[in-house]
Amino acid sequence: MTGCGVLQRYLSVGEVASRSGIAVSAVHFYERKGLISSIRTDGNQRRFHRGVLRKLAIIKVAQKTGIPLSEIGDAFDKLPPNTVPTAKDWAKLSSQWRDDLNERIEQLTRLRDQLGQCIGCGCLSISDCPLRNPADELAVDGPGARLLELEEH
Amino acid sequence: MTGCGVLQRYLSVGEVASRSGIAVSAVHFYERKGLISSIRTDGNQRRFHRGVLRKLAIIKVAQKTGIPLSEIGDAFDKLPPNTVPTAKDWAKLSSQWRDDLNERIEQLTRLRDQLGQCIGCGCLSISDCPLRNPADELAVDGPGARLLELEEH
DNA sequence: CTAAAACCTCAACCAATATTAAGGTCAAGG
DNA sequence: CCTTGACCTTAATATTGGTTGAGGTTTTAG
Repeated sequence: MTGCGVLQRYLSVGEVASRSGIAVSAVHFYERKGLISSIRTDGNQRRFHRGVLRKLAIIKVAQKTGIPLSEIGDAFDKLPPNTVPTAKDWAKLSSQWRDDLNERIEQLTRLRDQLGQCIGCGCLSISDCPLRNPADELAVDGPGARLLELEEH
Repeated sequence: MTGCGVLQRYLSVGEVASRSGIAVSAVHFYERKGLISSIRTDGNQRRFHRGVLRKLAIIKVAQKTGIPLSEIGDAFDKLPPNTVPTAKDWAKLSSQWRDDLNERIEQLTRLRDQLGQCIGCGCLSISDCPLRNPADELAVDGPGARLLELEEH
């Protein structure tokens, strides 16, 4: 076991990894990406403030919602520097991400409903199949709406 | 415009691309991955049966639900070979994928609800925060449940 | 004091999903 | 006929999110 200075105020990378359930290599990776930071001992080993655990927890949650690391990093960058994110900071992040999540859920739900309507009806080859122009975002990229083309002969 | 043989029975890669809204490079890519197939002209150019459009439409839909190409390929492999997927084939695929989609929607919904409960409550640092053991699947990988560790000092 | 465990850096690699470029061929219209 | 656009192949590049390995240093336990 690695002792970590007075009163366990700082954590080694191994401790961070085991407490967060995130691999050491991933912790290094997140640091390289600027999501977390550390100070160094005289021997050049990383020491993390305990607040890093909260950030890692937030990263995990955000990733589950499908948010890329770059966006998580952007959000962290807008937080007051050098401090543990507060409950208030968390509130801001989480409510933003909850909205993103909601949107994605709605998209997937629409898609699922359209799938449901199409199952067994053979409408994939019929001109008014909802899947011919699903979700949103297939959108405008040519003259006229972009449709999925499904007709036979 | 490239004429495509008698009665437009076959499509060139460019036609497939513009009708499906998928880049030529992606069509090539899908063919390399075995998701679609083509025959060749004397001059070694690809000619696609129109049924390829249906497959491409299915690929697009499946990708939206988050299904990787490899799985889409597996599903196609179980279809009767050398034919256009029928309505019945489609029914099978889509109902399977709808189930997957449902599961993912449920997971995301649980996560969203947990996020909602946590916003502004500061519970990220309180021991019974639902985010301390969210979704599912953080599951068993050590002795005792794996928790996100969020406590301060 | 010493040996093992933990740490360090840097570079290479993985997988998925493509896109882009280089260098060359084919086909259709004027 | 000849130019031009569409096509061909192969290889390199890109992005995201990491892991693995080599080669070397530090820390800690006994």
